[in-house]
Amino acid sequence: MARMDSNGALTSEPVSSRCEQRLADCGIRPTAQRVRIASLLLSAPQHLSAEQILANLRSSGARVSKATVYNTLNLFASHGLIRLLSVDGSRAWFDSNVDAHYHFHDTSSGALIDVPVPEVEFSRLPPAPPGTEVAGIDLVIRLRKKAS
Amino acid sequence: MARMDSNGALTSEPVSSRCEQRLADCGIRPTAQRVRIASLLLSAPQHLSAEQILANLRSSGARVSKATVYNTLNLFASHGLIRLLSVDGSRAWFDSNVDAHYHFHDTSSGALIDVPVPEVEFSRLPPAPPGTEVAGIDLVIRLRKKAS
DNA sequence: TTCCTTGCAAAACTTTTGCATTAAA
DNA sequence: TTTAATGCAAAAGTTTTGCAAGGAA
Repeated sequence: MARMDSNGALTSEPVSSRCEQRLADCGIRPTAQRVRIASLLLSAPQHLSAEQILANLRSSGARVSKATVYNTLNLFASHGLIRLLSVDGSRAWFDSNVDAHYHFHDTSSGALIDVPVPEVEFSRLPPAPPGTEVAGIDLVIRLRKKAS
Repeated sequence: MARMDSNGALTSEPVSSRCEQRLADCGIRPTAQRVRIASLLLSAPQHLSAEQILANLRSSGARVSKATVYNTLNLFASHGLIRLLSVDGSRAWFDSNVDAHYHFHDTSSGALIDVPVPEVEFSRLPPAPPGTEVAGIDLVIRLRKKAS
């Protein structure tokens, strides 16, 4: 089961309609650009930069502007569809996995690797300061090439 | 015991000479600008942005350029005198505390608060991937205003 | 003299914004 | 038709760089 979507790309129906559904569930109007960005990013657990997403969409023939990519990613992040990571200062990374998890960051290659929750256990955490509560825990285990 | 330093500012000798010593220990030539930046940043455990450091130095009468502030902060960081933090994507924060510790990040005020090592205990951590070793652990506990 | 550091301005980069145009309901 | 989304270019903000001038050894 396949058909032409509104941009002329051959798409398998389940993927894009699953994305449209997720957008609709968030009250986000599923425009062509948004569905394409969602289909790309949400197809697997991954970390992409805005520039990577823009390049990928354009190389597959889509007509998208940089502003729309940024607007869309911020929109998705504010609705909890994706997660914005600040792991190095250079740029933002958008994580399609919004379930709780942590990261390895290889400082020599720049690679980001997921660390599932069960692989980390906290036996002690400090209480949140008065008037605040914990909104989330960002754990980045920085890696370097082994010396030995 | 006080004297005029090379920029005409009244400085207590122990502070600047302690900084000069720390720079010398790292093989960093203790120029006037570097000593001023070190004196400001290393006087207490704190988190400052490049712009804050530039503004502070200039308001106290120092002649420093933005480029020198950035060059100096990167130099200090590469020698382990300070630590560069990527906590929100907006800008870099320079932490004068290079001992192992973690952070609270209040997402409403932007405040950054130190969390001492003993307040966090890991009962389980994943092994570093083959060929790599752990260079450090960045833990940021994100805070929001308490709802109740 | 020789090498390193600084200041200034410009460049490089990432991200946001204003506004006219286009698409969606 | 009415509202919202898009594209483009320009703006904004942070950080880096090139190069001439200044300072230390």
